Amino acid sequence: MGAVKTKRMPRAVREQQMLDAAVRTFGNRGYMAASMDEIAELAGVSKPLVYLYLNSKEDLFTACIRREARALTEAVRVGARPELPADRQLWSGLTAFFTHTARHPDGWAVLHLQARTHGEVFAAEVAAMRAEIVAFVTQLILAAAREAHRDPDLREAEVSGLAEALVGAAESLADWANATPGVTARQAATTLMNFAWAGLGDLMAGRHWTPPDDSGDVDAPAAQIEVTSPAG
Amino acid sequence: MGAVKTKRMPRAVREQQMLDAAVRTFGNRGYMAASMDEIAELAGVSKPLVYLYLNSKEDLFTACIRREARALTEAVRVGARPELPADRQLWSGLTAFFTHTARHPDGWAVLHLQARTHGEVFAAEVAAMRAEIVAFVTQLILAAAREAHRDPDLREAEVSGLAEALVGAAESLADWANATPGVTARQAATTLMNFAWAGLGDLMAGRHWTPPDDSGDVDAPAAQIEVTSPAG
Amino acid sequence: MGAVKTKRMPRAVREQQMLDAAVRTFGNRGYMAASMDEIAELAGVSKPLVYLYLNSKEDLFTACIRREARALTEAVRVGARPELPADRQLWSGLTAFFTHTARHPDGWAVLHLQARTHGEVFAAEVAAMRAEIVAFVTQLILAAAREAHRDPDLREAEVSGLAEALVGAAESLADWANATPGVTARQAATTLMNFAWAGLGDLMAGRHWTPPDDSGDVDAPAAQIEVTSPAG
Amino acid sequence: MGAVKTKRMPRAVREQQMLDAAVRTFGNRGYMAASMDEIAELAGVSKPLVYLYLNSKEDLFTACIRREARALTEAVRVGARPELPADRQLWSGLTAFFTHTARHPDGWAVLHLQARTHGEVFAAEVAAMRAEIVAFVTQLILAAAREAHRDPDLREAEVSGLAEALVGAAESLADWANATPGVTARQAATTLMNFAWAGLGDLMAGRHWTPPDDSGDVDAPAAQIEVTSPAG
DNA sequence: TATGAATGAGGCTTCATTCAT
DNA sequence: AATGAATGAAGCCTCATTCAT
Repeated sequence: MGAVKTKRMPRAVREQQMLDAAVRTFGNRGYMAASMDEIAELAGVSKPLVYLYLNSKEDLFTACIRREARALTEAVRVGARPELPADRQLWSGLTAFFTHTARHPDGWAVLHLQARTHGEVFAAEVAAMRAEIVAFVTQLILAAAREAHRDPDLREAEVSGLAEALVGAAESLADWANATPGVTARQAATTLMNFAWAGLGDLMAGRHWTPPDDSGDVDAPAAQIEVTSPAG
Repeated sequence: MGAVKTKRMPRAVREQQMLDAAVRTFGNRGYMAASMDEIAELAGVSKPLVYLYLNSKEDLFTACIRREARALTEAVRVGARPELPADRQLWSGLTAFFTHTARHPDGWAVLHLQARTHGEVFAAEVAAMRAEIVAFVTQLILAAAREAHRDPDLREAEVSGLAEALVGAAESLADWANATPGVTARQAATTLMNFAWAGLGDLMAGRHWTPPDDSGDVDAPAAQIEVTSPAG
Repeated sequence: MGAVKTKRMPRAVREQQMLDAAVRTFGNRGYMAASMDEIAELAGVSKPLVYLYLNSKEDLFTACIRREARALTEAVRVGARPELPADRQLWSGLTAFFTHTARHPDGWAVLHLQARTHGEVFAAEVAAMRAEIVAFVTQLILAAAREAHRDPDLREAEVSGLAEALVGAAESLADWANATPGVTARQAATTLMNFAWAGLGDLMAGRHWTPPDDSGDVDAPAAQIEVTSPAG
Repeated sequence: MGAVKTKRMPRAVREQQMLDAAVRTFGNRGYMAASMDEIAELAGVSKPLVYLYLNSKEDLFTACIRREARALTEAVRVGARPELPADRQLWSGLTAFFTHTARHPDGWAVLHLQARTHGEVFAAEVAAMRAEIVAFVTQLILAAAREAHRDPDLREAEVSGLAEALVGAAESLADWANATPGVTARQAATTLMNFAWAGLGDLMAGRHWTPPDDSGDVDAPAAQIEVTSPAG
């Protein structure tokens, strides 16, 4: 059970193995229900070694949060290619986000569920990451407005409220996409872009947002929502 | 500390006291960190009595989830007055939602954080409630479309995707509103309606949604959502 | 092994059983080497009950120290019958002291060895007891001097230095008496009284001993106690 | 922190560094609370090397005890210059004793507190040292008596009882002097010499003290030391 | 209806000690 | 001569749960 027992690894490698095991265990069982015993076994290592390298359950959990938070923000930042127009950046950033959360469900569970549920210290850790993402999204929205030669006076406070809502919706959709078989990251991103860009009001007015076509992209091709042809 | 020690109460009353204590404790400490000892003390009752009435920690937690879920859905359903037009219903339903979550932070923590974080059994319990709400919102959106004489062929699947997003955003905003001092339920509802109805696209087109003034409502006075007619 | 397993005792009784077991275990094994498991078993009780009543190993140890300290001071105070002349009081107090330490070797080990060796907190606890005893002895010495119509100006500071030395010697002799088979409490008390009353000087009739002046010596010069000229 | 990390030292030197670190750690933390990790780090050496040289924690502790015991007895023996008269020898021996314990508080803690508190094996080790010192003091007392042309028949058993008391008092005073700022070794030695030489009896001129006869008393009858008849 | 007394089980953490180089 | 990597064993503590009244 767990990793193959390879002896005498350099510390850095072992630490990553331990974090892997910890993220999986914390993600599945939850922070409190996860036992250090289980984590150590899954890492193919004795418990004292885990303590030697990671100090305590709290520290281990914090290390998990930090690693996963960095991985997620990195994925989003890389996904949002800065050479694209802002709306496309947003869309591809969202796609990267949903792709990452789908590929790392345990990491996502650690960040979105566990870290928020077990104490202010951990919650603060993810709050920092979230703030970073919200700021990033805010910049994208402002850039989009600029590109559209629109509303140069948009107050940042206003926009960051919208960014909050957008990020919040994205988080919820990530859970939903993970829980709903057959929903791809692109579909989730498209749904959210439609929701965010056009709004329900537009939907009823017949205007839709069109996802870009996906040449050479990493994920599945099909868009989720049938997009009617844009109004002329 | 805890409830005043009144002896010999009828069972139904005692049970509610216990559930009150349990919700508070589960909400504050989390499911696992909450101890039956603390709950019993807070309820002003001995531990064996808790077991006599509620059977086990799991059953107690399930009872909490059920009670809080019912209270929340009830609040939303009552808030959304069926005699109003659909968009107004949605707005007032959201307001009721944010009002309830603000007034019952522990109950909301139980439903939104704890129940989703500690095992499939509990998660299923809230999932059922959520599905109910999503269905309700879906109906409201469809009704709104109907009232606007729009898109009679909107497929329910499509709309329920949007409903998902809307509910997801609402959940996130509830946390945000609870954590941000000075944000009222009405403000939260308005923010979300703006986001949902007008979308970011509208924002950049310069169109804004204005909250209606408020005649005879239970909460703050302002009326609901002014939906501007879609631009031709 | 351990106490006979009698079920369902009132708390006060169980607590004493636990303290008995704890004093024995701490006295024999030492504070750190004593395991809560062993104490619980010796008390005929499960470990959680020990924690329920005594809170922690530290608290349990503190409770032991307090109980044994009280018992010892009480024994001494009762032993020194106040109606006797002061020297007799001192002698009978010492006898009571040696009797008690001989009869409660574990309690004595807890006070004299363990409590002083495992942290300031515990040490302070016995220091308080010791101070009380030193004060008591100081009073006895002063009373003896008064009864002998001697040196009414004896400064208390001076005398309490002697009391310190006397108590220190008594403590050491208690260990010695316990370790040397065939030495009774009365013998130990007599030895000490002889030493204290007559001194070695009498033994060799050299009367007062004068410290040499300190030419080229390493330490500070002043002698501490001003030695009064020998009685005529 | 700890010793400067110098590589490749000859074994003898490394061993002393380890013992230095061990004595400090054992003295401060106590035998059980001291960890081999801490000792190794303080010695500026890896743990396996400590085991290579000193074998085990027990052996290491024993080595500490032996080194410190030898150092202490050596200091006393050197301090008591044999060319002086016996009383002077005693005084300077005591001074050397108090000087040494004041300069090596950790070593003294190891000998006086730790070694006596953690098992018969270690206790025996210091008991040997103590016996040696008691014998030495006994000889000094006998010599003093001889020099005073007194009591040539003093039985050694009697005197060694007094030596016991004297040494016990010295041990206690060493702790007291270390704990009381401003008390020098010479002062401590003088206090003890005064106490021993003049006694309390002189203080009140009551000369010899006679134990009461023991009618109906709880303890064993025999007094230990034959008390010579009081001077007229 | 209600509770004081009691425990089996399990989790976090630390330590003395060794292996392989 | 010296060490980075690793672990078996054990200790403190807490908890959900029950018994006997």
